[in-house]
Amino acid sequence: MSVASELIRGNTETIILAQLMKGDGYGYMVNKAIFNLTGGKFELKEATLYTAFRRLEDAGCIVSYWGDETTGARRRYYSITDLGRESYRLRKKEWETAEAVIDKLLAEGEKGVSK
Amino acid sequence: MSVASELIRGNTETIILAQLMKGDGYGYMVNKAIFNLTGGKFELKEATLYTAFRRLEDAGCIVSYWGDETTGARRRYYSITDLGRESYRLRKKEWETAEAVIDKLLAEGEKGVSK
DNA sequence: AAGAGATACATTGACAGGCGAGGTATATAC
DNA sequence: GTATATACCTCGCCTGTCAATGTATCTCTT
Repeated sequence: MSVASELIRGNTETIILAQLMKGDGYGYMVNKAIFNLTGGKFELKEATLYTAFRRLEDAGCIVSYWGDETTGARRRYYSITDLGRESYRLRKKEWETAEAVIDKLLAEGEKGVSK
Repeated sequence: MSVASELIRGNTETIILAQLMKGDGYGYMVNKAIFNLTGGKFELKEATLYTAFRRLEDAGCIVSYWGDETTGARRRYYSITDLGRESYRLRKKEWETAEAVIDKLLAEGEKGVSK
């Protein structure tokens, strides 16, 4: 089953930060990594990807620099900042809280009606 | 920690359906049930609640009828349909898929950089 | 009797994130 | 030469959320 992007909403920035926690990367690469990690079940749309990078940079969570490619298309690399690392930790905790709450609420439907 | 409603987005209808799986209910009551179940960590805003009921009814997932209260404010009761039950099952599965994917992607950030 | 607070429903307009569609440019393979 | 992959970017629409506002009823306190 592929992933409903409705349900990913609000997590895209955290997902990107998680990738950058492992080291610098550029947009296209980050998205391919996500695609591969999920076995093709999910990938960010380009418009979503690049606007998320913009927001993260505006917020000071990441900084960017152009790669020195002598061949092929230019690449804009991103590096996570201390603020970004802190933000990643916080967002991950928030996700875990939300996850537990949703799990609990959706499980209510399994109780059925006793009559 | 309270729940970031950003992260609930896309699950409100499923949460409502889960409540109605247990039996008919009206808006205000459903929301109070959610509030109590989560220990006050989460409740739907009224505008969100009622627009979600509208969407569910338009989609044929629920049907509504006015209660016969002889006292107090009028209540609009909702009843889940077969389509609604089917929809609940599907949405729950979609949630579980999304949950696993997000868990995996966010865990990536724990790998750190090896240098 | 007046006022506050809880119950209960509903609508409007604004906002934010996601995304389809379109664009630019380089390199490789056939 | 043209198709495919890489790599970036922006505009405008869509959808779900929500603050604000409105209606009406009941109960409790003063």
